[in-house]
Amino acid sequence: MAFRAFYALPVDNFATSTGQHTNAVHGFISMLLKLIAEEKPSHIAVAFDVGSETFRTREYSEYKGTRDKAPEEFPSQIPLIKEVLDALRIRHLEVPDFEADDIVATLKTEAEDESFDEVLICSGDRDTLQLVTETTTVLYPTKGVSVLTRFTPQAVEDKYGVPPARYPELAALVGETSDNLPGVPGVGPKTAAKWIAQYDGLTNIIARADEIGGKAGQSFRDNIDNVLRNRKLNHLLTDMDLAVSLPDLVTEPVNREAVHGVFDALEFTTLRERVFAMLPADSAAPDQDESTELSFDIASWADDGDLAAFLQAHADGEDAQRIALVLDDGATDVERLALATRTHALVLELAALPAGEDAVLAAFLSGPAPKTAHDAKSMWHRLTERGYDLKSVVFDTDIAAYLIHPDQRRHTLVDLAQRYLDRDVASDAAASGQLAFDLESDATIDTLARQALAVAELEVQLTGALEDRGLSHLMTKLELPVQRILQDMEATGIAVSETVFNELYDQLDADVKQAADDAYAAIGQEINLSSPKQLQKVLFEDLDMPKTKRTKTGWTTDAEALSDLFEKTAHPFLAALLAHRDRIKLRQIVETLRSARAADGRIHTTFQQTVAATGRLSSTDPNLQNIPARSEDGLRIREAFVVGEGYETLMTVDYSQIEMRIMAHLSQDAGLIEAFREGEDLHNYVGARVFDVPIDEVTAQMRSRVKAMSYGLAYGLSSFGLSRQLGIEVGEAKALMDDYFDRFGGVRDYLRTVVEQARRTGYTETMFGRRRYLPDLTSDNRQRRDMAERAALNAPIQGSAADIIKIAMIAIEDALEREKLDSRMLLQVHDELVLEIAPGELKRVEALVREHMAGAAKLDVPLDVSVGLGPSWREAGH
DNA sequence: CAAATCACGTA
DNA sequence: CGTACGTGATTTGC
Repeated sequence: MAFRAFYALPVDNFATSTGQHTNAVHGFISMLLKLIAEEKPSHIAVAFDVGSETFRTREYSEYKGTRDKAPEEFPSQIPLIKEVLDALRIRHLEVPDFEADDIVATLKTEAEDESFDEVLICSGDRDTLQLVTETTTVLYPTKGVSVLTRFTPQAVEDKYGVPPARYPELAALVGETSDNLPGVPGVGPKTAAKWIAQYDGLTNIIARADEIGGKAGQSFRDNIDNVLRNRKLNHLLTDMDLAVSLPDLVTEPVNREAVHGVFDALEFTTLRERVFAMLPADSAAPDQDESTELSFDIASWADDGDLAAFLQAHADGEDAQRIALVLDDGATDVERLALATRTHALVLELAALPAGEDAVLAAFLSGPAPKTAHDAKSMWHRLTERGYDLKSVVFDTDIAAYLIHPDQRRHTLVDLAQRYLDRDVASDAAASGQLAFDLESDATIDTLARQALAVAELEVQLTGALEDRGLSHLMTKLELPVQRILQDMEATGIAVSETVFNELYDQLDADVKQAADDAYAAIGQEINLSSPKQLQKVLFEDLDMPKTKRTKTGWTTDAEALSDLFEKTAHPFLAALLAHRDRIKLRQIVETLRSARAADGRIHTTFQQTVAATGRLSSTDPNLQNIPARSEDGLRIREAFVVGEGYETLMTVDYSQIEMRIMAHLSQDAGLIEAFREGEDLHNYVGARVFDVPIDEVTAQMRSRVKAMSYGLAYGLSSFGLSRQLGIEVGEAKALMDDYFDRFGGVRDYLRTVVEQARRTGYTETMFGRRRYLPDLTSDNRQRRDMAERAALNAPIQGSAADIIKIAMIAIEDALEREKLDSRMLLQVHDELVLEIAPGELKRVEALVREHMAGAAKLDVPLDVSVGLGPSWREAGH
């Protein structure tokens, strides 16, 4: 049926944005849903073939031998169909060495033995017609997969002239070209049916073969072997030993979350709607009608005592519940806070809160009562502005959704409510009349209440989803504690020197103008040097320079290509352009940072905790994780980040080569582990092994080559990429890789295993169980697949490093608190922390930071930590 | 006016 | 034809 669906729908019209073809999936599932809607089965199963070898091919090696290989767009769709079936909670069966038809025949037989009223078989294989009885009907696709013909005993007889049980005899005589089973030449369905009727079956036909006259009779006698073989092969097994029995096949509610997941990946929208329209789902959210029955208390915020009463009813005593919190979007100047359990909501207008209520609220927010929020870090910041402190957040729906689907960069509350609760809590839902009831009060209040109710309910759903994936620990022990730390880091910020920024800016600004003038002079015209389009015209049309690497819209003008062109042409425009690029970039960075300086003289970045697919943090507004660190001028920018007033010094502490150490640990490669244990310079050590020379004879070139190699490995570098990076021939790069893997075979084996396992399970895992799903690993688009493979190589390594530094941050924060130190963390830059050290605390902080960084994870190699000190980030850096 | 493209900074 | 990010200027497309 899947194959039929493949040919019924145009393959080019069904593909995801990543290039995965989905026409067979769509056609198959569409057909299946229609079937379920019309037939309403009590039990259901789908059977698949496994591979091409079965007991039949061993019996007769040419069986199905003339079949063309399936088109390349087809095979990758089969696992996708199975994923959808899993989400729909429909069992699918496959047994090595047997065909799907045998499974179908066995189940049908069991069902009839159990006196089921009716059995329906949907199959595109005519061999199943032998299974038709008074209770069993075959639905055979006639036009694509949209029209199914019902083969009852009468219908079989009408069409083929034999009763269903005799159909295989007819097929044996006629043969089946698609299975490469020749029958009797000259005998078609009409003759075969006539003989079967006349002699009462194949056995008798064979016994009385001599009596059959004419050409056809002779042909039959010459081909009896074919017929016997055909009959043997087209007999379906009805007594297979299946792992499941009929009670396992009872129809079940669909797994709502899984359906969303798989249909998101497949980019199916109409089918998703059809599924939810027709099938019951497990986590059925109260629908709109039921919502009206919720005890939906919306307090009049002017009344004193409502909050206290609400908290007493829901947050106190033995059956205290989690309180979900939602703050309005801040678009207007009113700030409203909604509190909710799964059934009760209360909305407060903060500015209008009576003093008594305000005190109750403040005590509740900062008190021990457990709370749930969506993006609690933002909420904390906003509540802090209003003078409240938010504590005891024990669940965050944003973080939970991120742990479950780290690749989805967006998981807003509205998205989550739609996906997990099938509920629209968008702020315009009320206005657009989608809500079932309309309170007299403001629609915003209604929306906030609904959102808070949704958060409360999402916690239950997401807690289950986290548990299913073994992610609960990461939530409670890692991400939530890290969230609180980031909150403080963001609030603290890092001090910057306005003077340094101003001086830098003026210098760079002059440089920019000079470089621009030089560039204009070199080409005799003024163009926009920041416009790749205009640059292309000048370089490749006016100056007719050799073409560089292609981009989507033309030829690249990136720094590497421009340097290349400069070597070839020595044109002064290129030098001026490169200088201009460099200066303008730095000037822009300085300007961004200068304007990000807050009234307290510090820059307060925002750390994104739910964005990077590997588990890393990212930094925005401004990004303090990409401050220049290499060039001299870049480093001057770091001079502007300084120790704040009242503090003694900045401290940076970083892990050296943490990703390579994780690679050593995960791969268990003996050579690599030894390299780190020896404490030798890693790249010299590896170079000595790869080039087979004593360690003190490793040249600078050897060292830089193995260094590029080592790092490239963790990212899935190809020999092509390596050759380009090192400026050597592909063959030489290939040889280098081979030598490397000869010496460090454990690394090669590990990398292979990682990809293989990810392809099997659908996800990679860090040392601490953080997952990343990579559905593209089975894509039939090579570019997509290769990209997913490289991501699979990198994710466990980059992700484990991210986990480790998060663990270290928690331990450091704990220690600072425990020892009542005033020193504090300011920034995290993936493998580095920046701290501000309070007077007199240097020694103790350095000791505890070293201890907790190095001790964050127990690897089979040491975690090396280095510490730097200084009045600015530049001097504290390494 | 928003999205896409290009370029480039970090680990 | 290594991974993971964020920002800004220009261009494209509606």
